[in-house]
Amino acid sequence: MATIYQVSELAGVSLATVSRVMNNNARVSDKTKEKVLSAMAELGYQPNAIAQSLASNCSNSVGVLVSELHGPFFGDMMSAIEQTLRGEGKHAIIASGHSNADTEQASIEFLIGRKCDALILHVEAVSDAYLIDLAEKGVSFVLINRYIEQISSHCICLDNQQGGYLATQHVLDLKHTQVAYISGPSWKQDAQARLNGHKLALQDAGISFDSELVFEGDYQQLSGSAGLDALLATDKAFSAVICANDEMASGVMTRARELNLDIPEQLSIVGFDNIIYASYLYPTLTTVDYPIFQMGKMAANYILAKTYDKSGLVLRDVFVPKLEIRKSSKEFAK
Amino acid sequence: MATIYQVSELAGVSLATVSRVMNNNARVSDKTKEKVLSAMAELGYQPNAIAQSLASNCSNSVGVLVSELHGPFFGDMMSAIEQTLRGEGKHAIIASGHSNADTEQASIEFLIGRKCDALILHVEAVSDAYLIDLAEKGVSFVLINRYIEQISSHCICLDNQQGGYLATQHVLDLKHTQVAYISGPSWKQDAQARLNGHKLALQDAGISFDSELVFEGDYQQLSGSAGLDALLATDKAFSAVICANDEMASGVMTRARELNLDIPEQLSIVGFDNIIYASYLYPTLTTVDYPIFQMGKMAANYILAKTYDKSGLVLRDVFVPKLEIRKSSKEFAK
DNA sequence: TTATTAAATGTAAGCGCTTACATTTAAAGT
DNA sequence: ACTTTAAATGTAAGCGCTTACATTTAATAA
Repeated sequence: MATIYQVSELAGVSLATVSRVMNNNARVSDKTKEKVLSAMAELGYQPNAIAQSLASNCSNSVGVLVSELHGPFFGDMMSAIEQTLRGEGKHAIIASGHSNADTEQASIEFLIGRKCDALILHVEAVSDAYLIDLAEKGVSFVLINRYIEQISSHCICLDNQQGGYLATQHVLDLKHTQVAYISGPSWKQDAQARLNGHKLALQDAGISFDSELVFEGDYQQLSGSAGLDALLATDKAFSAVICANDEMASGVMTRARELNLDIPEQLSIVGFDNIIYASYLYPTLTTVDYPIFQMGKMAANYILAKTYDKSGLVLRDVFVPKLEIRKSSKEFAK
Repeated sequence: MATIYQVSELAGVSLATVSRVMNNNARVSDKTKEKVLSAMAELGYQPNAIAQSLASNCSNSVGVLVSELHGPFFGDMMSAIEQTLRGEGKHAIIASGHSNADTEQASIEFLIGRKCDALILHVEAVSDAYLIDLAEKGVSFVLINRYIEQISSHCICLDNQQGGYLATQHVLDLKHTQVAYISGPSWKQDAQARLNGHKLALQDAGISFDSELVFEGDYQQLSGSAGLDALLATDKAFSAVICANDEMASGVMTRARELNLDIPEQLSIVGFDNIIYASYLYPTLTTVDYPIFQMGKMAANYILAKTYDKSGLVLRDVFVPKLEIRKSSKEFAK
C-alpha cells in the first residue's frame, strides 16, 4: 500500500503539499496539483483512514446504538443513516443496548472508546441524568424517540401523543364509543405519550376514560393476545381496541381469530408504527405511521451539520405521525 | 483524556511498561502491574483506539456489507454478528450494496479503505472473479449465502437446494401432485438452488416437472400476488404453491384471499426463510427455516478465528435448512 | 530596479500508541 | 563472591498522516 510519502516523492513535492491536495483545504497551484494527482493515480494511492484520524483527531465514524438490531425499526433507521452518512464519506459503527440500562451505558462507552465523532442513540433504559451528563461532557449525540427537556436540542422525536390521539380519534370518528387500549410498558416514554394521546382524544370527545379498558403489554406480539384475553375478561364491552404498536395489534388479531371474533365487523383494531408487515396482515392493519426513515435521515443530518459543520441542511426535530387507514377498522355497527 | 504518557508518569514507569500491562502480552512484575493499574484507574485512562490501530496495524473493526439494511434478514444477521464481535472487543462497520454490482464494489472498497481487518459479505451482484481476486489480494473476508468453488473456504452457506427439496417434498407427502413454484430472480444463486431442489423433489417422486408451473418473481411480496395470477392464468391445475421466500408467499396469500381461494383448503402454500412475520400471517405460514442468526454468528466466528487468531472455535460452513410446518399447508383433499 | 506583500511550498513536530532492541535487575549456578 | 542466564524494564524508532510555522517564489507597488 502506497503512503503519502511515496506519492510526494514521485510527484517531487513535500508531504504537506500532497496532504493539501488531498484535503483540498489550502491553495496549491494547478501545476503541482496536477503532478500530485497523477502520482496518486499511478501508485493507486489510498489515504490511510486510521492515520488521518489520529492526526486530525476526527474518526469520521458515528456510533449508532439501538435497542434491538432485529425488530422492524432498526432496518429502516439504519438504512437511512447509512445512506446519509455514506454520502459524506462517514461511516456507521453499530451496537445494541437491549433496553437495559447497564448494556446501554456499556455500549455508549464502547462507542466513545472507539472514538466515534458523534452518536445516534435510540436508548430507553439509561437515565435522563446520564444523558444530560454526557451532553455536558461534550459528547456529541442525537437522541431518537426520546425527549429530555434540558437537552432538547439533541432530541429527534415523533409526537407520540399526537399519534395516540389520532388512533383513538379515528375509531371515535367511526362511531365507536367503547374503546380499549393495549399499552406499551409504562416506564417507556413513548408508551406513556401514546396512552396520553388516547386519553386526550377520549376527553375531547366527551367520553370518560376507564382504566379497566387499558392493558399494559410489553410491545411484543404475545402481549397483544394476552391483552385481548384480559380485556375480554373484564366483561366491559368494547368495539375497538387501540394497540400501542403493530406487533401487539398482530397478536390481538391472531387471538381474535381464535375466538371467532370477526375483524373489523365485531372488533376494530388500530396499531401504531406502520411496520412493513402491517399491510401483510389479514385484514390489513389500520395504523399510525412512524416516519422512522425520515427520522433516521434527520438524525444523520443533525450530526452532519453539528459535528461535521456541513451547511445547507434543513433540520427538524419533531415529526408528526399520520394515520394510515386500512381494513382492520370499520364503522361501529349495531 | 489521559494518555499513556500520563499514566506512565504517574506510575513511575516507562511507556512500554504501561503498554505491556494493557496488552498483557509480556511479563511485568506484579508489583509494577499493580502500580500501573492504579494509575490508570486514578486517571480514568482509556486507551485511544485509533492510535492503537495505527501502531499495531489492526483496526479491530470488521466491515459488514449486506444487500439491504431493511428487510427481514439483516436484523438477525447483524444482531448475531454484533453480539459475537462485541464479546471480543471488535466492532462492526456497516454498508449496503443494494444488489447492484457497482454499489457492492464501491462498498467493499469503502470498507477496505476504512481499514477493516476483515469483511463479512452478503453480496449478490458482484462477480465471482472479483471476489476471487479479492481473496488473492489477501483481503480477509467471508461470504454469506454464496458459494464459489475456488474460494470455498470463505463461504458460509445454507443448503438452499435441500431447502427447496424439503418444501416440495412436504407438499408431496401431503398427497399434492400438482405443485406450482414461484421462484426468485433466476440470476441469484440461491434462487437457482431452491428451484433445483424443487425439481429434484418432483423427480424423486416421479412427477414430471412442468415449466409452465413456475413463475419467476423478484422476492418481493407483490411478485407473489402477480405470480399467483400468472399461474392461475395458465389454466394448469395446481393445489399447492411453493414460494422461494416468505414475502412472496405473503403476496400469494393476500391475492388468494381476494380471489376467495381458501388456504389451505383449496391451496397449500409453503414459503422459505421463516422470517419472523411468517407466524403472524393468516394462516400461519409453513416455511423452510433459514438459520440466519447462527450463520451470522458463524461468520463472525470465522473471522475471529482466521483474522484474529482466536482459538477454540468450532467452525462450520454449510448449514441445513429445516421445515417449519404451520397452518398454510394441508393434505390434498378431493 | 528594489522593497513590499501575497501565494505556494517546505520543514518538522506532533497525534498516542506498539515493539525491536538495549539495558538494568534479580535469581541461580559454581 | 563472581559468572551466567533469565526476567523486568527502559529507550527510541516508527505507524501515516495533519498543520503551525518557516521559507521560497512570484506578483505588485513605488
